[in-house]
Amino acid sequence: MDSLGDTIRKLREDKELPLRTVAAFLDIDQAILSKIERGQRKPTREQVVKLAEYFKVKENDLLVAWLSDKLVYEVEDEDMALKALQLAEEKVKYMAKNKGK
Amino acid sequence: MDSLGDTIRKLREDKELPLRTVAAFLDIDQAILSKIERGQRKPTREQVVKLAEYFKVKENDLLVAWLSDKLVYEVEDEDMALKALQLAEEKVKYMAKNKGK
DNA sequence: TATAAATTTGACAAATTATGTCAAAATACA
DNA sequence: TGTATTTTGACATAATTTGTCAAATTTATA
Repeated sequence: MDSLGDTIRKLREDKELPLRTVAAFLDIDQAILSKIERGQRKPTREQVVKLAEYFKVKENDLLVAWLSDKLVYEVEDEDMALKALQLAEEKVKYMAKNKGK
Repeated sequence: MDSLGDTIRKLREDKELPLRTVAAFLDIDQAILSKIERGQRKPTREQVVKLAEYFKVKENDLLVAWLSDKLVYEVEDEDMALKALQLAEEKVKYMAKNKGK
């Protein structure tokens, strides 16, 4: 089960690119990209979009991984994590069904 | 499908208490409690715990509602909301299974 | 080994978001 | 009406996020 950071690192290493290069494209210091890849920092939505473009992967796949990482971060060290996620799921489904109302 | 705000408002109105009173117990301005009840502000974890104590309801029930509200807030206006929630769920389950490793 | 490239670390700064106060406006109702 | 309650919005403060920078560490290779 890869985190988004793992995925990004693999994409970068497959192309044998240094942090410096990809970080320059994202317009951030390489230190941040290093931390992102190792899960010490969360990328912004914009950075994820840019990464998808850069590595030519589906934007949505990366965004789903990014969002789910944020959710996990939000519930971690809460023992009711699962219940909260499931309830949130119900709420989202409910809202989708009654969208706009 | 009640939000946490709805629940709190009902609890307060059942006891016919003004915002002022409950807000004083929480040690915040009544304006904030008003916004919390109507979903314009998110309460802090500590406030939720205090509310559970104040209204004599299960702390965990309120916390699950609070956490799930935060999750919904996090994914709202993302069309991959459901997918992200489901993936997050898998990750949490995976982490629980391999906890500590 | 040595030295150059790449990565990681941690202290700090800047920007953003969260949380709160306050007073005035709006609403409910005796 | 007048009084209590609630809501609104401008603003201040606190906390968190996002970033830079330089030094330390690790990795690769001449």
